[in-house]
Amino acid sequence: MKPTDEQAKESIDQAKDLVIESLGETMDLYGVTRSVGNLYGTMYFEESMTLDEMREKLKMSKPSMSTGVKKLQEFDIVKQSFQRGTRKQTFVAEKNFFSFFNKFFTKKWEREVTLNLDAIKEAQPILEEVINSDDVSQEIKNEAQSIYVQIEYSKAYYYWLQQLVEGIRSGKIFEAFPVEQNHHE
Amino acid sequence: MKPTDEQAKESIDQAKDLVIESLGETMDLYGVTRSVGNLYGTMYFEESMTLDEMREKLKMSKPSMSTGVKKLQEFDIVKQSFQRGTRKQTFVAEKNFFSFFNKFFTKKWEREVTLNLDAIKEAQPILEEVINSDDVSQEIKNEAQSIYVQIEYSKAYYYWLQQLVEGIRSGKIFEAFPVEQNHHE
DNA sequence: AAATTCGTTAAGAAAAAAATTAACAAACTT
DNA sequence: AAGTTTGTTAATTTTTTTCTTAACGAATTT
Repeated sequence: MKPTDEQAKESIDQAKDLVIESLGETMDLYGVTRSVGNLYGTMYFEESMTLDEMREKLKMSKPSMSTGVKKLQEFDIVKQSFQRGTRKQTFVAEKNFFSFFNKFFTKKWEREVTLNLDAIKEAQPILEEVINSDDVSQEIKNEAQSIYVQIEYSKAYYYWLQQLVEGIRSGKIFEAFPVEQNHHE
Repeated sequence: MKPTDEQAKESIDQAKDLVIESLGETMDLYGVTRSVGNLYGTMYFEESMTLDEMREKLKMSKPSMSTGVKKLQEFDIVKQSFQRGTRKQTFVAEKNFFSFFNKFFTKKWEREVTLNLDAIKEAQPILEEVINSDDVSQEIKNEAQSIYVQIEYSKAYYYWLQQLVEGIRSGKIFEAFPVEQNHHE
């Protein structure tokens, strides 16, 4: 290897680190720990990695890598790739950011929808009981009614969000917002 | 006030708390602290609130409310409402979840776009220098080239995300995904 | 079967985040 | 002007989270 190759390698690492760091900061924006974000960023530049390779690259303990990978698997942005020959497990990161967006946000949004619709479904009967009671003053009834209507109205948003999730999953969103291959600033 | 009114009030609070809690958990999903999420949920059911009213409701200190409100203001989902007569500041939460979605996510996504495009813009010249150098082995050059192409390709995603942000801001997204007023399960 | 490798769980330590009390500064009241 | 009220900042404490070391169990190799 040429003597300048070492320098070039360092430059490459430097370039990678810039991107890894911004990916880490991005994931931080969405509530993912910085070190888990950095792990994703690192994997973004590797075909596949074992836990030991991650530990090596990130200078962290193996259990940290194990839990970090697990988190990323929960988001569906890292998969275990079955590789024959070695006993070690290897993991592959989702490298297509459109897929990343799809998996990450639809999962969260779907959780939001069920979570809140369930809460509404539980809260409304309680309010109905107040509204329909004969022993409650009109003022209190009105208050209950007002809250009932407010949360009933909010359901439209959750249904919309569910539609959006489906539109992202199906690819319908790319009809409205096409991906431009050659973008000019 | 009727004797049963007290009971009714408790029921109303119970119903509210169910929704507040799910809103808090939702925001937790997106990296917002639980107590800040609960603050938003609480404000969601109030026309406007002063810091002291928040403190009262959430049984927390005033500085906590102050910083919590500040966080929510950063997300643009709480505004200070100028109310004459009182010296106290009053704050109003965004109650339309479509607006909430708009403000919360477009802000984050826009940050993601600039953050990563900036990193790419900084990383690519470093890689170019390696690629164009005469003193670097072909193998290393190829590696640099491969990374260059990978991050160049990823730009399409960020441009798309920017388009999505604009589509949400302009309301174009509601053409592709209309809001259904009367939704039937 | 004994020994090694690998991943995970458990327990403890370290670090980070969040909340509280105390102190302060600005604006207003008396 | 002296004294309140209000919101924020600073300092400290508390709590939570994250990371590491140690221990374990399963699978594999020798």
